[in-house]
Amino acid sequence: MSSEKRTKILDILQSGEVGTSALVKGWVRTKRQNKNVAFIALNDGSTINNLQLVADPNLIDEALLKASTTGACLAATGELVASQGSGQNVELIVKTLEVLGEADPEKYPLQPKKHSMEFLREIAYLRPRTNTFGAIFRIRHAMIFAVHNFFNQKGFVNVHTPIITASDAEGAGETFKVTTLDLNNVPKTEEGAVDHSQDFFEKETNLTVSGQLEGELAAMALGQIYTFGPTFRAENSNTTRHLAEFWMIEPEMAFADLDDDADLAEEMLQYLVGYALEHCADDLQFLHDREVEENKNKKETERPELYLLDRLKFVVENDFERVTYTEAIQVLRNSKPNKKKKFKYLIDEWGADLQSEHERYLVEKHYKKPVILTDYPKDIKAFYMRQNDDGKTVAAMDILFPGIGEIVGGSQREERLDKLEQRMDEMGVPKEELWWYLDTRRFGSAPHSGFGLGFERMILFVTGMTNIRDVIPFPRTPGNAEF
RNA sequence: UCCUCUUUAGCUCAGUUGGUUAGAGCAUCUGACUGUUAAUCAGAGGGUCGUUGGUUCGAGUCCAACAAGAGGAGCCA
Repeated sequence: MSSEKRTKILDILQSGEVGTSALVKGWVRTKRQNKNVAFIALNDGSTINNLQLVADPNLIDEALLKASTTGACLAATGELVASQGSGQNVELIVKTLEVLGEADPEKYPLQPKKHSMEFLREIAYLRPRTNTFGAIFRIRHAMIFAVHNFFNQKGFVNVHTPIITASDAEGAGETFKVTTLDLNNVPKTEEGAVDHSQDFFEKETNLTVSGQLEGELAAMALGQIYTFGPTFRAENSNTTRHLAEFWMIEPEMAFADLDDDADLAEEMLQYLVGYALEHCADDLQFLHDREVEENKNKKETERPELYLLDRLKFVVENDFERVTYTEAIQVLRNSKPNKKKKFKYLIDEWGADLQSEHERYLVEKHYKKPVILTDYPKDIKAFYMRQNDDGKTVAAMDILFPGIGEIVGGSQREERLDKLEQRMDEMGVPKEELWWYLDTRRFGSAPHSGFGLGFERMILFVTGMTNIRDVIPFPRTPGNAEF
């Protein structure tokens, strides 16, 4: 092998430069061959597009060409030339070929054909090699980068909140326990309870379900902060929008009310989508075309009103609809499906929690755009949300997206100690465990707001995928922790 | 966790009212072809019909349990 440095296929295709020699390395997508010429579509992950290798079977060792099957890894040198064929501008005339890693075609699971998402999920360790997942994971990266970019530009400080926590009082869901105790011989106290004083942290600990409370502490010093980290929920939920391990973005702003909070969330979502449109054009185009193709055989009524790229542009170009819970209840109560009793849960009284079907109706049928729902009844929201003057509602906001539902959940936080303690008492939240949280209301308390964005739900929207297990490399769900 | 559906070749699926040797397309292999684009054409190989039990002269087909997967619901991000 020469000491030449490899060139990424992205750079070759972008520059379009011909007449130079190059070394490329990548994985074979397809090979077509006859007596006089062999074509190998090579992909190295730098772009969704392949580089076409053109090899003369009379010049290149037959065994090497034979081993260049779908999935095999190759290194090839040669000259870049303008393509004679019509599918690409540049191609590589192969001078030397090296098979870095063979892939037995009888056993390699990926074939040059469409595979179902379910099948690819079973071989999650290989699916990044497909066009679809390559595109998804490049977009996922771009979105991670864009999140940091967005907050950095605005002067937010990134805070790493703990992954192992001792507070179990947030009520955000079932937790995974963290322990070094021997589960086959658990030490017990005299009362027969598990003796966590002998555990690693000498107290009961679990994986974080939210970085919000710690994020609030940081905001009370640094002003504007955000977290972006893994989050764990041991809920036995089996849906297309839940994972046991997922990534969450949680900004927190001092001196900000609910309107500021909604402004930030809307600006951020539009920035992220805009960033994808600008920087992931090839990958988005592929996913867009894929969606169009998939819907070709469907009835007109079952097809989406807008396809992926149009949905993304729509979100960037249009303001979100801001509606209070009370207004939404009015809309739902007077809606056709409610009057005709098509809803499984009919909307009758003010105070009812909104079900998926109601959120979908508001977003997909009534407003036909992202909706920011604000000022929910206090009884269906968390203890830390700021109580409104009406005594009935809290300064909460949920952002609902078409096809996904709740993508953002946030609120202005209750900064008044007496109100917060009163609410904790009412809802049975143990004040002793959260003494440090309450201290921020004792020492220099300030109005502040924040929200949580489910990163994978965002990726769902940006890629147009429909199952959250397909936008994270190795999904963790009940009964599944493979790879 | 609840409801509904699915499980037949490597993949995607068909398989009639229960009745000889279970089919197709793609993939794979072999051959043909002077530049292909998921190439094309011809041929070949490939199956414990998810598992266990039952009904029956006879089960891929009917029944039950279990398992895996999908969709919806709840919970939420």
